[in-house]
Amino acid sequence: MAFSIGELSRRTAVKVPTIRYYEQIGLLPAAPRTDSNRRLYGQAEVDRLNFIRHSRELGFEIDDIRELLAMSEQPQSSCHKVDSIANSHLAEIDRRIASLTTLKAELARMISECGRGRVCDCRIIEVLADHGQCRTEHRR
Amino acid sequence: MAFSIGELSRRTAVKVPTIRYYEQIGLLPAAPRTDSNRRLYGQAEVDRLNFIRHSRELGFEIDDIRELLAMSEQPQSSCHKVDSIANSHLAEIDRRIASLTTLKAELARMISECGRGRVCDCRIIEVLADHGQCRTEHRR
DNA sequence: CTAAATGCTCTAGCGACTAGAGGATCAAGA
DNA sequence: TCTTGATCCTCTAGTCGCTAGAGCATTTAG
Repeated sequence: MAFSIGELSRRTAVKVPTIRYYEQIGLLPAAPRTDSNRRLYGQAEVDRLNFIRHSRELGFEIDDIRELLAMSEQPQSSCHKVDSIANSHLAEIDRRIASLTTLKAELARMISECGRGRVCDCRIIEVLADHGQCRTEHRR
Repeated sequence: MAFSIGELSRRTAVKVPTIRYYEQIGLLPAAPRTDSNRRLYGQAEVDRLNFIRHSRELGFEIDDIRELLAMSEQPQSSCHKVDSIANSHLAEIDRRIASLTTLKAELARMISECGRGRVCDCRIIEVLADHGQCRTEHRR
């Protein structure tokens, strides 16, 4: 029935030190212990930890997860807050994708212009150096 | 000619503590000081710091920037390494965009399925909980 | 002359872990 | 029974790239 932290780790694919860390920050309740002070877990912890793991994989922050867990323990309450947490997270991801996409374009352009010659002719170095002071002439 | 750390900060849009931090980790050389121990900078530091700032904006890590800076100081050498740093960074950004895009799709689907009712019927909570153990039935 | 701004050093904090030391305990094979 | 290796425990410190704050000295503007 009850099993060790190593077994919990195997069942959830969450590393042992991470489980202990989650306990320390109160994301998991303090586990009961054996006589020799080892933590004991059951199915409830497997479920909770899977929930946490999947939320982390989706990029939710620990504090969001705290709220999501609290919500999931109040099944009769409105899921408005859940929806709102998920939506702001989605918006944040959109922002990140947009910013990475801009960045990628600039990088790609930079790289495509690199003549693979000497550093003094390299557009990559030049772009990095020049940005924001484009009054100076390029290439001598 | 020579100016203060505050002025350097204004000219590069890099915050004062960040400049001191860059000096501490050796990304900027230790600045000469006035009699009263204040740091003094010139145009060379403006250039170097702008290079650093722009590289950071493009998401390069500090260690990459160290190499890029070292390269830019060897203008006669081949820019092969520069190209290779930039390319692996581009690949990394591609990976991040791909992963965020997958994640966004999953989140969006989850949210669209949320009935805005009670938590016990909420697909968001359900998906977070169920992932990886889909043998269990959905919704009772 | 004074008050605000700027500078200095040093330490500690952020988020979400990860690594390592140093020691206890457990399970399995000889 | 002994031993070996795996697992467990706690504690501290490190990662990255800053950021914040304490407590003090100096500069600058009015």
